[in-house]
Amino acid sequence: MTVTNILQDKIKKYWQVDGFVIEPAKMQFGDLTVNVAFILAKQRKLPPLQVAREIADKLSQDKELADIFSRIEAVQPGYVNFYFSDKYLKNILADIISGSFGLNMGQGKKIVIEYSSPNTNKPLHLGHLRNDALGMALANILQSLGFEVIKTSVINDRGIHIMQSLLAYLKWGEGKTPDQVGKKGDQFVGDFYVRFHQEAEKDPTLKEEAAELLRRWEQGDQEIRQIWHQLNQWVFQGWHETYDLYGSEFDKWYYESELYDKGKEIIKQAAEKGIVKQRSDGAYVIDLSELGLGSRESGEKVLLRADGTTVYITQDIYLAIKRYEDFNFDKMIYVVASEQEYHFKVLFAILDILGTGLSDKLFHFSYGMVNLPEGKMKSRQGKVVDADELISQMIDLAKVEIERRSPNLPTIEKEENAKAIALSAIKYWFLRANPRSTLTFDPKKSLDFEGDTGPYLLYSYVRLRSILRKAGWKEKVKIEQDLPEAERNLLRKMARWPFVLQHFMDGYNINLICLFLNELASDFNSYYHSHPVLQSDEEIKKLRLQLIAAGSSLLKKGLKMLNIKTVERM
RNA sequence: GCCCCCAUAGUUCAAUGGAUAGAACGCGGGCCUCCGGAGCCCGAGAUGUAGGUUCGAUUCCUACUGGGGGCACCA
Repeated sequence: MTVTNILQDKIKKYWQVDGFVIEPAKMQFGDLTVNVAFILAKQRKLPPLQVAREIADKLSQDKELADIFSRIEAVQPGYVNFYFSDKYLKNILADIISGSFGLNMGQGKKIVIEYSSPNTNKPLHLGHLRNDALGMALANILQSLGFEVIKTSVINDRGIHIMQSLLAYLKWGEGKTPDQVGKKGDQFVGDFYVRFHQEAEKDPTLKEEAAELLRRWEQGDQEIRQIWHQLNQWVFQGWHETYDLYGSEFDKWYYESELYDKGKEIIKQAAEKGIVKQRSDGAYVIDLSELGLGSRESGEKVLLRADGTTVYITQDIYLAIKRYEDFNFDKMIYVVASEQEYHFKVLFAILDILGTGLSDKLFHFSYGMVNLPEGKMKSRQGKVVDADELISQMIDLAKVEIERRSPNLPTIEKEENAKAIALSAIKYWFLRANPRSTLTFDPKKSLDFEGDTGPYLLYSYVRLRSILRKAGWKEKVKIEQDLPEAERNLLRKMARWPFVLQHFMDGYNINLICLFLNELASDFNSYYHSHPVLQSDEEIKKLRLQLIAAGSSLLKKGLKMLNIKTVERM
């Protein structure tokens, strides 16, 4: 039973009211605040402040609440504010240190996430880094809330663009392998994709040749399938290196080459029920005109072409149903860029009309594009920020800083730290932003090691750990003494953690977790700047060390949720 | 033409219909005989425009302006 639940029940019981919100207050107004007086005031036609006073008085007399709150007061214009008691704060201190302080709301519930979902004709780019940062953070956060999380990815390994890189390899690859030319497999294949488009500008017949290859691939032509398979293996290998470095993990891969033909039965069965109709030319279509989602002319969406082949959405309909059979999930989150919002609207609507009952369980986690200062990325022209290149540039930058700031670290630790610092910068930069907004990525300016950044959080953690190390701190002890103001305020801040997680769940607001962690780090940085720990008297030192331990524990836990690795020294 | 998203300091980003709109970078000024200066402290600086709903609007609604995305028998 969380504090919110207890409070909610009391208020509902005493005043038979609903629709009020309990939320963290600004620090100067207490720890929690409730707006119930505004609601009751309207019903009773009384001034809100008068009602708030009545509520505060009544709740102040409640014995159970007296343990949790030291003060409950009504203030203008009609809020009821709650201040946590020292007893409550000291209680949660032990939980924070042991890592058990948080929110457990997902038990017995299963969430499937789809993210990353790359194309096998090219390496991962900047967009994937945003996608993967969001996908992995969602997965880790939900997992820590008690959900069972399954991470999936759908690999786009077929289609005309795949055949284009394959054709370029046949023509100009000279039968070489990535190892022979010393390239990562995905980079190797990606270069042929760029080459195809360069050559196709000069020679338009290449497009027809690629189309012919696709026909042969679909007919199961052995030779083509074999080369295609080889190219895919190289690409997968390259990706895995990047994924390992970036920290992306997957439980299950789906391959479009195994799915693209599926879903025909579903459509035909729907046609028998009259939900889908067959046009005079033989194509199967669904009428979406009432929802305004169909094509511009007919208001219909094609699900099977006249020749009986499937379209992209047919595969997605099939996959949604298949994945539900595979996992029986409570929720399925698609982490896919905002350019596909329309697609998912249509997909969910169709699943609804088909009567699958799935649409309520499906959620499109949409995020904005990542642009360059000079405009949009264009992979055909090779005008992308390559993920590998960006990561390695960031690691080099981090190395320079490490050499400058801490030249005496062992070499191995320098290497590891450079990785951790660089990756924290990239991930945090994506995660702290509103996912919906388009980000402009300026390689020179956007990623910084100072201020509200990943490295700042790592640094803050390192300093907390350093104090504990020097103090020889080992374990949590019970705090008997009263809390001085500065210490109480730190605990009050940490006490907000479950509400941050609660608020995260409102709309998977990852950036709120970033915001909280930054505030937490910042609070600690100012705190020990003015409150020496190691030099203080035994009693107060004991308390301060407990707080430092709690802060480092919470910071580490939060960073882990964001899929950001901490280091012990830097 | 139609639909969706975004618009907050010079810049990159916060803010749950409420209380004094928060940070960071940059700018100006301080702080290393004191647990780590990737830090701390102080200062200047913002809700695109016009209406509406509300006791109260950055937040909701309408129009406009500017930016992004989409409207395939492509994926």
